Amino acid sequence: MRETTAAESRPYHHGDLSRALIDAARRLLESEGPSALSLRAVAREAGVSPAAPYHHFKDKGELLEAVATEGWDMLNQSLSAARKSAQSVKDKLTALGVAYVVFARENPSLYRIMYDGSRNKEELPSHVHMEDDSAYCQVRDTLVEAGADPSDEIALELATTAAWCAAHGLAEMASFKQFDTLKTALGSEEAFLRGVFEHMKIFADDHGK
Amino acid sequence: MRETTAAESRPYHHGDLSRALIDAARRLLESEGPSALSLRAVAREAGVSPAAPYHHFKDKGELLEAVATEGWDMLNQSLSAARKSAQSVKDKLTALGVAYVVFARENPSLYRIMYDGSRNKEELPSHVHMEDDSAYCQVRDTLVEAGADPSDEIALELATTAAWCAAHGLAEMASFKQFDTLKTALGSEEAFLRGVFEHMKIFADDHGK
DNA sequence: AGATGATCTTTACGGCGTCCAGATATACTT
DNA sequence: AAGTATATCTGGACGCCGTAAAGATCATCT
Repeated sequence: MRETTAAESRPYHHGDLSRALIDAARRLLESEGPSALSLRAVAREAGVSPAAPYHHFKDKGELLEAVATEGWDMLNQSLSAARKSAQSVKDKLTALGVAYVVFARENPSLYRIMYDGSRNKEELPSHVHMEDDSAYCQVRDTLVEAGADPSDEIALELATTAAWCAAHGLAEMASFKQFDTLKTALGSEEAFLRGVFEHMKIFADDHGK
Repeated sequence: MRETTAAESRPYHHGDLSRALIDAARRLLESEGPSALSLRAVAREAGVSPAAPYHHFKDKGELLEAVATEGWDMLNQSLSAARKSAQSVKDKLTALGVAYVVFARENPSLYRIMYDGSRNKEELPSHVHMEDDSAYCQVRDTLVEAGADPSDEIALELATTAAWCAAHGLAEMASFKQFDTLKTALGSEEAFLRGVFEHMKIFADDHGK
């Protein structure tokens, strides 16, 4: 039980196998897709035996969770950047939504792991919902900036949830080939995304009647 | 090559193994969840050898596709019923959305297979998008009934897509525990769903400013 | 009755997640 | 400096999995 030493962080044989395993997993994820992401393949990619990961992760799920956490961090950064670069206040929310979908489109395998990988399907990862500057909180804050009433907590939560659902739904749909004609008709994928977000008002609209 | 006989539909040994396999798969899906849905387990449940399914389905994916197809049919029926029972024209679209999410909540494993199971992740199943009375077409028709301009094809497609994304996003989120407090604050899960749909207009709203 | 061909079983292969028993190298104790 | 404990990695094993090939079985057609 040595807990007093200074150079605590550097492990023994490999250097930093946890890190290497996560990197190997992300490499495999990009090159071969989620279905090729077996624990054995990750170990192989990292150059260790199939059982080695078990000294750093309880099981495969825990490794995937670590990968997913990095994905959420990346997403938070993407949203943060989009938030800053948005021109008008009014456009900020849509910019956030577009950034969300673009992230999912550019990292489809990682995005899948972020929702699928955590073996606990009954709740979102805590850092999505709770921590400051989490993706969810950024959306909520942006809503307030855009004019939502921060004192009406329920309405604010509903609106944040609505934005989140819209972005997630679109993120999973946008890759389907069926929308290709629509994308070309509108000129670009981003135009398509913005168009969809604009039409989200359909649920509260009377369509000019 | 006997193709002339009348009693064509009834196979040889088992009676109707394809049917039995699909039923066994759906039984397993409900009782054990999607992760327990191995081809061997399905064969076991149906009382045949592990290789028997290969005379009726090319591989595991094709069996899952058959299961998914039944799911889409069920969903189409749910939407159709909701469409008829909606009170006002204005409420029809939201009723459709609620019915969609309720279906996904009541058949979570099946819903997952419907999107995950088909090994072609690049397009939706054809009967979702193309056939008459498919879920997608029902949404589009309802939009027209509610006042959308049917001559502006692009806007109509965008609105339909927006509705579909909203419902799918909410369907995947609604099961998360994080929203429990919101649901109880609003009195019921349906109130929560309607609340979220109402707030979808956020993307085109100035929030009273 | 005999041939045909679809259906099912048996057996087998490689890959998977995971556990366990050793080997090895590092850190702590004295 | 020596010795012990402990964290790390390897090799092998177990029972699953998806799938393929070869043989048995049985309804149908001639």
